[in-house]
Amino acid sequence: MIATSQDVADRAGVSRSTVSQILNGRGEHFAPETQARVRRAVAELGYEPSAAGRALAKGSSDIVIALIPDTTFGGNLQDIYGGLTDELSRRGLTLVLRLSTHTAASLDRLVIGMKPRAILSLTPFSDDDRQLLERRGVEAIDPQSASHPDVNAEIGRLQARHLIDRGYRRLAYAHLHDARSDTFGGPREREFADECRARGVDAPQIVALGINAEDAAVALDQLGGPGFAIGCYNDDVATALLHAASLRGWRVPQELALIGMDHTPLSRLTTPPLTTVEYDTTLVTEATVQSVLSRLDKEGFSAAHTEVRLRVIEGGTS
Amino acid sequence: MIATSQDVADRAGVSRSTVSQILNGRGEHFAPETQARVRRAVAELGYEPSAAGRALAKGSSDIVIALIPDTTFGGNLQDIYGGLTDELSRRGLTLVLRLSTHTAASLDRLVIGMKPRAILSLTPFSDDDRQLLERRGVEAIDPQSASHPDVNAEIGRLQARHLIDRGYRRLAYAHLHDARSDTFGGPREREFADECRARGVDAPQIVALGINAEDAAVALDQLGGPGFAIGCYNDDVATALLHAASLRGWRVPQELALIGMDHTPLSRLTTPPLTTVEYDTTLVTEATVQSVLSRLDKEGFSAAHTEVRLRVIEGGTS
DNA sequence: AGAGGTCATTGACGCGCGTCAATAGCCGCG
DNA sequence: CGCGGCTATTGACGCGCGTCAATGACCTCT
Repeated sequence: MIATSQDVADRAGVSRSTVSQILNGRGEHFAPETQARVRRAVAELGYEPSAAGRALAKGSSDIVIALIPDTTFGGNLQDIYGGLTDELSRRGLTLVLRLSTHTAASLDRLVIGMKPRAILSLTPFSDDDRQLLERRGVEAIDPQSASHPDVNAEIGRLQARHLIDRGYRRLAYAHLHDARSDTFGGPREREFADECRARGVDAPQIVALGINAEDAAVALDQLGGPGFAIGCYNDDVATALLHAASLRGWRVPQELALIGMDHTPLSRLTTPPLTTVEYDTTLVTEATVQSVLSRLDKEGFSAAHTEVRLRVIEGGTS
Repeated sequence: MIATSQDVADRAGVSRSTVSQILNGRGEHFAPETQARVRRAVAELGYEPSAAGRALAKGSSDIVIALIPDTTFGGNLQDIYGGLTDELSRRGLTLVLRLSTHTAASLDRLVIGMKPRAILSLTPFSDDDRQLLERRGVEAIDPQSASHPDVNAEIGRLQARHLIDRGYRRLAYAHLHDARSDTFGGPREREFADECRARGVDAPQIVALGINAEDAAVALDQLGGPGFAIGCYNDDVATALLHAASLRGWRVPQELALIGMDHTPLSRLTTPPLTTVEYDTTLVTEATVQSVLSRLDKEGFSAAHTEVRLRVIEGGTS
């Protein structure tokens, strides 16, 4: 019912070992005609090696696990992982997504069980996790260890730069209140603040809110009055603040400027549409693929240092 | 470095076979003290069986793959899969997410490679896929085969019922334009229309739009003028239509009524806030877990017929 | 005391595959 | 004719585990 390498061998009239070697790169030692016969048999039988068998023999599978943070997974993130799935599959790796479960124990179970080739996370691993993964012999790939620069840092920096260039001097940064969803808040805020410092602007005030009218109102209260320009964790945060400002009668952008992040479709439908930051997901995908491959193939991939291209989308909120 | 069942056996002073049986339910035949020794050794070594070995020996792994449709994956869907991950892991199954890749071939590769115990989809499998999966001996679980009723049918019905109860008589249904994202559009529209028929209301007009101002404007044009009540595929669609209506000066809900779906945080921040439909994701999770277990454990789980609870959230658009 | 019977435990096998060391065939050179 | 040196191919082993027939120990009943 389901073809094994033995079936392929029989059909091609060679030994199973021959099949295995030809399919695993050791093919150069074999007569061209033999290779052809084997490949033909593979095609005819629709043979696909069993991951279990491979994993057992090699000690690790061809599976790459991406840990999905508890952030809203949609839009851009989904595009990135979609691209990653395709690209890695083109290289014989199977990308699989796993919603992160917060407990180190279950991470351990997952890793031991599936023996993934690598484990991918968009947020830095804790020291515990990193240690755990190393002990299990799994490549742990996170933004810090990746060869490409951290996108999130760039985002915070760009938001601040834009606002300052526009002439705003009283800045603030707005996190998502729920720390689990504010996955990238740390680095973004840090670089946002750093850019302020570099440009001689007062350190930003920091607020945090959930995506609802009450939280947004409270956040505005904390600022103490109009006159701020706020870098927002994402477009949803910006939308909430925009809503609250509108209820309060603050004029946007004159009395409250906002810059979001993500360029979601809905960010075009607010009044006024949001000023926000867009990024090219294909580049992030590429960069991540590079990171993964360079860590797996010992031969040190060229790590083409793909740059992540960010772009400010001018809206009416800045 | 990484404990195997042999290590456990050595430490407990028994044979590997004993360990294997005790850990796999055949434990009743063993002396209580032996069981205790084995379990202690397992704990001390942090032993976790290798999925590869298991899969090889048993012919299928403990992995359940959920195919993620190309819809926006966030909010509710994410909650559902998060719950599913936890619940299944409690039952010894590892849920893993896979962005759907549209090509039957790659599905095949995935299935042959990982030998999943079951494969889960929120959208019905095509006949080809179903046939493929059956041939590979994988349980294919989709809404049609699930033991619980189809949520999407209920959603369409509820939207129509709400609008009709409110006195609206000229109804329309608004799909997402991109068929890939309009994953559940089919059943929802069907039941929406069916409810109209049952209530003696004219069949709804059908439109489709992307989440942007232009598409929404075109959709309004297609309706031919104000006076409609629209059941929307989701809150984003409703938001787009609300935006377009507002630009056009149509009064909501007097001249255009809307009911969305999902009860997203952003749906509370439109002006007026959307009337929408909320559902209890924990119930969906439960129902799905039941479906999965009843298909895997031959012993026909009681299939507790958990009902999916939907609730209309009154906003200002109906 | 021996036959029969339980209960606790083990040994051996195979799942599908990757990896060498080992073999067989061949040619050229001395 | 024999030997070394190729190249093409194969055999045997082990990865970690589940399964089941088989073993051994012990007890009861005749």
